[in-house]
Amino acid sequence: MTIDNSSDRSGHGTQSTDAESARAADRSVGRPNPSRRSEQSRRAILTAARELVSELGFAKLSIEAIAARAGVGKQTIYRWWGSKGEVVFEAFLALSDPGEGIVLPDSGDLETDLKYLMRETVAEFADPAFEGPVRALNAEIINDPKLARLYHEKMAAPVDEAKKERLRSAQRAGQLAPDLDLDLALELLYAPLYQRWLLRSGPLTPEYADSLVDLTLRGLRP
Amino acid sequence: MTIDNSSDRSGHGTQSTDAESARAADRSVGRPNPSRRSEQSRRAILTAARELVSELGFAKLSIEAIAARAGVGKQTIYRWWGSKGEVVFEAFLALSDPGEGIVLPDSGDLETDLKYLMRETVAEFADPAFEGPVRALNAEIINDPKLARLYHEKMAAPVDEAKKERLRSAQRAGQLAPDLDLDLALELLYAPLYQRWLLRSGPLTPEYADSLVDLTLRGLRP
Amino acid sequence: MTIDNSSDRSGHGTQSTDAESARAADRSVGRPNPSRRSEQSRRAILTAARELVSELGFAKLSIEAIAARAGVGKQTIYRWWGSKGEVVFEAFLALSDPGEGIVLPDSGDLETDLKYLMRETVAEFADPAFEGPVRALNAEIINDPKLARLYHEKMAAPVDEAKKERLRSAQRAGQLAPDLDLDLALELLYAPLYQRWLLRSGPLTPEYADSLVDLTLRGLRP
Amino acid sequence: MTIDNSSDRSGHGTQSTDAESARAADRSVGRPNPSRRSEQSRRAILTAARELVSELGFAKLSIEAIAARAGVGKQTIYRWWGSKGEVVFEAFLALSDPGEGIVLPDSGDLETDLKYLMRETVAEFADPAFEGPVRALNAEIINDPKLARLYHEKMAAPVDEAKKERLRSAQRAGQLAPDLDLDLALELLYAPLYQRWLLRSGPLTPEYADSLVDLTLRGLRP
DNA sequence: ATATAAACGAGACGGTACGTCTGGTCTTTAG
DNA sequence: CTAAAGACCAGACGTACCGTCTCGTTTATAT
Repeated sequence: MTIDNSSDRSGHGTQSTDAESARAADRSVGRPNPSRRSEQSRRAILTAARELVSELGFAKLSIEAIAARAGVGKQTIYRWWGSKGEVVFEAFLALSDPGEGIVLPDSGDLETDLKYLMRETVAEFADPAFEGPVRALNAEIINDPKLARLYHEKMAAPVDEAKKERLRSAQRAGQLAPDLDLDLALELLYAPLYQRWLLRSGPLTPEYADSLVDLTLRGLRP
Repeated sequence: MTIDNSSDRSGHGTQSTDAESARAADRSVGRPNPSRRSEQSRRAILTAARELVSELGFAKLSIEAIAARAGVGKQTIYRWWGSKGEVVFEAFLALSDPGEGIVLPDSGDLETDLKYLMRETVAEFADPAFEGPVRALNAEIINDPKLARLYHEKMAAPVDEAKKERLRSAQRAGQLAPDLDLDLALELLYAPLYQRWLLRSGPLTPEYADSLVDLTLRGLRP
Repeated sequence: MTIDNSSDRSGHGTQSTDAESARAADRSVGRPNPSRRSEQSRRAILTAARELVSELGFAKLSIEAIAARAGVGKQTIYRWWGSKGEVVFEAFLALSDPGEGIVLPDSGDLETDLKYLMRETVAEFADPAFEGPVRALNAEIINDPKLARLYHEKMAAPVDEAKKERLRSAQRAGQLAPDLDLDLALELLYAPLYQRWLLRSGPLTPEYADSLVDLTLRGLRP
Repeated sequence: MTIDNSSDRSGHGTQSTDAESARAADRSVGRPNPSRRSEQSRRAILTAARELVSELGFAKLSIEAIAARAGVGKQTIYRWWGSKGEVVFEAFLALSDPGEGIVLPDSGDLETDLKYLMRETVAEFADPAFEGPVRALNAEIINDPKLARLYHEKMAAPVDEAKKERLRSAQRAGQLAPDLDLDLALELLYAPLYQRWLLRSGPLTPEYADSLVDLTLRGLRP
């Protein structure tokens, strides 16, 4: 429910204003009235959540600690969010909000661009500031289908769409089979990389990224 | 430490007998003497752990519940295992112990065999009895490098080796490039499948398995 | 601290109001705020303690059992009391609260009245319902100076004062030496009796009580 | 039972030899054979018990700690003693064993001698090395009639007998009533003192001891 | 001298309770 | 009527000991 509120806030998939949806929620009994919600507390909670998940990791993070750091009563968190996961997710979401559209480099040569992208991803995975929160989020996703859906809709989808746009451009340039399933193609490229990092199933080097692109493109070309 | 004991039990990497290693451990101070360990309690604990992780999930599983279900004092768990994770991991390990070698079907046609294997994997992922524990284990692996290493060594390695053996056979039959990196090939085949299941990033159907094999093999052939 | 609260409640030795002292305690850090205390829980705990100490005896009584019987979290006990002894003591205190003043019989003849009182005490000591808790309390007092002080202040003092009042009356009637140390006189009379019972150093009969009074009064008369 | 063994050892109240009683015990099934008992272990246990009760107090003393300190298996303690209390009591007993008879000073003047004795007792009570163990023992006696009996028989009786002997001497000298109940007289003298110390019911000074003697003797003289 | 049976040290076992900690709910007070 | 503060019920945590029960290993008769 809370996360629905947050989605209203970002305005995806609905034309209703904040004020309207607040009034709508008001009609359903037993729920707090969002129009009365303290924006200051909300921001303090999300900031505290972000900081703490970096300092302690997701597992050792407690609602109690978030409330204390944010200078907020525990009930204020429980009132608006359903779980630790939801709070942290919304905190990440606010942080990673890309503003508007993502555009990937397009040099005209797909192989060059992909190798660049994949090497960049490898570098990103090696960043310790990225490591903790993203691992935490993924661990939660594994056990929480609701969170998984949210993640794919709000965080993964925009990035994936940008990547697919680049692939479509390659299709138009005759560098990819015209009937290629782009979702599948993306998975072929990224899943091995992601899995190596997430499950630590092997070393993650720029050379590995290159091999992956080479081998995959052999299957994807017309 | 306990898990090392269990590896002694399965005889990996050492020629020493149980009796010998028991006496050796005896010399190191402050550690319980494995030779006195109750095999009955050990089994009851692992069974209880396996059952409970299925019923409750890893997060809601408590040492206290394992002890109660196993009819065992809590101290008996703390004596031999260092954490909830270790107990559950060993429980899985005992469960999935393949006895001896794993041999995969070899019809002579790689594509046929791979599609069969991948469809079987898809079916396995749909089994609710498999779902809970494996998700739990993977969630732990994400945040625990030690556990990740153990998982790859004890559980994944034997299976992967069997799969690579099948790929080697295909190489000999001229169905795969002779200089192919088999680890990479395995990742190309399995990572997309595994990721769809683990992170719920898309539907998992037999047809999907087929497409995956088709597309991948295009890149792997000589 | 709790027991200090209870003293506030009974109004001994302080003119400050409950509200005042609550606010004062509020200022000292790390301590629970007594004004928020649940009176219902407090009563349930004391009742459970009283029942259980009768059923099991003090030694076999556990905080855990009190909490369970009272339908209360263990922390609620640890928050307000420092030990099993304090809880049980306050339970006794609430029970034995004499409301107002104690008045002892005054027939005009000290010897008669004392023999009556001492025989009554002997009878009380023989009551099994009295035995258990009072032995438990005394055993604790032996090892806990704080509890000893509390006992003398809250439980013994009022009774002793009533007894001394009777002795003063006898002094006025010329039946006791006018310069007699009344505390000492009380000890002479009661300590032998109490010791026989508490340490089981001899049989406790009405005749013994009489002899005690006879012999003691020989020393106390003018 | 164990304590009976120890009484056999000291030869109180029985004519049977050690060898005889050993053989007698042998006949009864399920009991350990005292003739095989390790004197070295027994001594180590009693010494450890004595040390630990001083260091930790009786309440915090554990059988496990005694066994560890004595370098002895726990079962060896449980084999020969029935409870922590019995072990500690026997440890005290061995310590306080007066060898043979106790003789108190006899100057010819009872008042002088009593005041000296009582002042000495007051001083003894103030000794911290005496305090801990004796409080512990008394606390146990309160709740354990068997231990109480043992205490009076083995530890208190010899001392009391010596005191009564001094009182008899005073009777012969015409300083006490000839028909005086000596047990009662002792209680009159000592119970108030003991109670002040044990239950901390008042300050314990040499002057208090004097007043006690003065007042009591007024009642005991012919 | 040797067998044999008991006591021994060691310590694992099923348990109970400890005192602490956190989670999510309920209550009180202030604004 | 929201929000902060925090007490509340609940129950898991990891530890300490309980008293019982094997294990091998002395040790001390009783052959």
